[in-house]
Amino acid sequence: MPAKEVAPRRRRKEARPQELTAAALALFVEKGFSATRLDEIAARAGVSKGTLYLYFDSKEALFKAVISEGVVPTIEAGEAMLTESPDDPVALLRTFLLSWWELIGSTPLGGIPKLMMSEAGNFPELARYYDEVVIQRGLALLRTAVQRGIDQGLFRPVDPVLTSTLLVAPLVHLANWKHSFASCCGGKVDALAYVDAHIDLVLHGLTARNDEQEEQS
Amino acid sequence: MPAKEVAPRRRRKEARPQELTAAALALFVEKGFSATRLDEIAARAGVSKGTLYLYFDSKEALFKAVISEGVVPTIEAGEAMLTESPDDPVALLRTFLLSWWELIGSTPLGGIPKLMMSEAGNFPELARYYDEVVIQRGLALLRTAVQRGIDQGLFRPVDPVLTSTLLVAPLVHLANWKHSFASCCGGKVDALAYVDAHIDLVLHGLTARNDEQEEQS
DNA sequence: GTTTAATGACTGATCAGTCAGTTATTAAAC
DNA sequence: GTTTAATAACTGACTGATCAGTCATTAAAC
Repeated sequence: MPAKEVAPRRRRKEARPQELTAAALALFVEKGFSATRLDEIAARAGVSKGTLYLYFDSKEALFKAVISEGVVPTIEAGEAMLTESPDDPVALLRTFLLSWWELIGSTPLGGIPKLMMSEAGNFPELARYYDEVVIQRGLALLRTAVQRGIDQGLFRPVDPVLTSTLLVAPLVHLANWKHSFASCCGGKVDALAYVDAHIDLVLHGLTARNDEQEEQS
Repeated sequence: MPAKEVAPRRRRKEARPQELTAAALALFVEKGFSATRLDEIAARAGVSKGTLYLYFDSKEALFKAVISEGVVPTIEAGEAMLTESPDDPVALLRTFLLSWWELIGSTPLGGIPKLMMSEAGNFPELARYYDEVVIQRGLALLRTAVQRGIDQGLFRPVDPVLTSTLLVAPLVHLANWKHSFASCCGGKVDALAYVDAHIDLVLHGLTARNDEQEEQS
């Protein structure tokens, strides 16, 4: 037997939690919470299962850490977008949707919607937290942009609440696809072309036209 | 102890499989495949676990039956829509989207997209089948409607492939929501208002306007 | 030499899958 | 119409495998 390559034990207290949650996120998204083995997560993070328990009390605690850790960057990204964004509602919507894809959808974070949706029934408390902190907050951003467009007479008087959901739905759908059917089915989807087509379609759908009757103004 | 209500054993060979798959669908959607216990499925169908094994070889076989059984009505509904549908692309799109929600989204079948998406990674072969038989076929229907609208000059020259996905995405998103966050979060969503708002938005987004430049024609 | 991060063999609980036995149902016998 | 026999749908206690969680031991770091 040639040189037994025994992985040298390394002590890296600081880096472990992040590496473990990253490994857990990938596997939870791919296989689901229940079907993912802790040994597998540990192996992917390059440690043993015992080490995992130095940093997380239980499988469920690890899951919660995966979500809450993944969620903080999401919020911060959203806030950043809002403050430094243009007044023009059209440009604002464009920015929101494109940034969402760039910062979330196309990164490992893009698996969180699928994961959270799959497990909402098993972790209702966590789902409520996620809804409040991520979903409702994100929808509020979009609602603001839509409302602004309506107020300025640029957009038709649509329902901003329903519309904000309609605006994210295709992006979430694409992220979900990427983490489910994409690995086994059909031809490749050009994500950017898809996002562009979506933006194009909804902006045309929202924009008020002069050849249509207006309400009061 | 008052009258011990012992459920009387009944022999109903014909009805069992359907009852078992219905119970399994509900539980798989709610809790996921892996987290659902066979005892639980059997109990919900009013039989014992042993009976389940009279009709299905394994948990996985039951899962496959749930999907393929749920998928056949879907196809048939889609075919029915196509044959008896109007030529007018606008009405055709309306019909497709509304019928999808009515016949699938708002019924127990509406849980299948969530389930299939969650488990695609664990059952790639089944996912491929589902993709071919349901997804691609459904998208083809929508693509036809969009293409027809473009050919007639009613719709802008959008990409029919990308657009067909954009048209279902919000409906699937709503069905997913209904089977995940809806049970624990936020206010009620008026599904019909949402579907109407979607149809309104995309039809405005698709419709060619005279105040826009046209390409060749 | 001391501290503590890291290990992996172990254990107790859970659960898919089995099977010997039970009972509803139908049919034949009288 | 009642008893008996034959059939097969149904049951639930059992088992073997799996896996979350533990802990006595090892070795990296200083």
